[in-house]
Amino acid sequence: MNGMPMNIGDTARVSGVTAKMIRHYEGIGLIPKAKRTDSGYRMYGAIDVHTLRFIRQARNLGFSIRQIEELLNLWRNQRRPSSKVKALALAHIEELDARIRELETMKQTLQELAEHCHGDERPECPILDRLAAPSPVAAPRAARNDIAHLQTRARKRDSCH
Amino acid sequence: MNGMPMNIGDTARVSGVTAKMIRHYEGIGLIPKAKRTDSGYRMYGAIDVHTLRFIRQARNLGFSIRQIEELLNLWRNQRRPSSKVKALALAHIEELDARIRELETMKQTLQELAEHCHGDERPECPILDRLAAPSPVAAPRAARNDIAHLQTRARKRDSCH
DNA sequence: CCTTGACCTTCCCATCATGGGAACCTTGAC
DNA sequence: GTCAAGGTTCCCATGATGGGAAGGTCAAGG
Repeated sequence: MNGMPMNIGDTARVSGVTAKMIRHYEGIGLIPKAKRTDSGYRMYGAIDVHTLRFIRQARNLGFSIRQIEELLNLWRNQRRPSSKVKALALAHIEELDARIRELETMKQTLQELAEHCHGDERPECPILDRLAAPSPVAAPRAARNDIAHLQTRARKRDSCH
Repeated sequence: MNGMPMNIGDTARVSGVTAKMIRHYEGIGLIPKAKRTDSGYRMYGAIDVHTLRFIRQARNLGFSIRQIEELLNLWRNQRRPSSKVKALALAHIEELDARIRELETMKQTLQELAEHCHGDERPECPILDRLAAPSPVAAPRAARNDIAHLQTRARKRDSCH
């Protein structure tokens, strides 16, 4: 915890963000371009580590990179109104909730089907019957709120060490 | 609903799977290569439509393409044991559940933070404080069950017409 | 017969966040 | 000097899907 700049590997270790992702975040402009040593190695200090931790924890709460960009701006802005942060959070809770409801519906349907399936050597199966059943056809959805980023989670997680 | 083969556009309309995705499914081998007219147009019959509907409904339940491949094989196999179908379904329910729990955790955390945020013009904000707080660093996770496909949903949905 | 518009074809690129790996350079310890 | 462990850039892959370009086909109407 001294003031000496670290290389990207150490920064990754202490921030919990992989070196790969640190370079990526720099590439997409989420974090400023790192200073370099004479030989081209990236150098990071305590502030950078702090920012990366912030990013990691926001990701862990399911925020997208775009949302994190806004959160970072608010974080760095001393004159931010906390209402803006809260609005972002509440909007994200809504997204999470929509996604949860969607998954719950799938789970519910599948559970009902599975309950009625004998699960033995016989071929009869209400699950397959349901999948094969005719059903109303998809209508083109125009406006749909994009929450694609809620997918990419379910990979890494924090843990003590 | 006669026996005449349809082109890909009509097939898309009656099956609820976009022409784009039908070609894609053919490309990755999920469905057999369609017969063609002399001029190269793909032709589809009732069986193909049935298969595509099956795929669409399995996708709507959150199954991945790989899982659907297995479901299709079981569906087509007259001597399948329903136990295999049920096992697939139960495994998928587990995945859904894991994902739901993960999202619930995020939502819960965010809700608690949001409750303590005044949400006014003042800059103080427990949400940002939490994101900026030091925390245990991610340890490299070796074995993690891949359920990445549970992400890509939340796009289209069926609806009556 | 020719035009027009609505279809079809293939091919490439983008999404979102992340990982893998190649080819090559740097650093520090022995 | 050598060697291992780092760093660098660049390209490719994931999963399911959409967008769009460039070009061929078809059916209806003039």
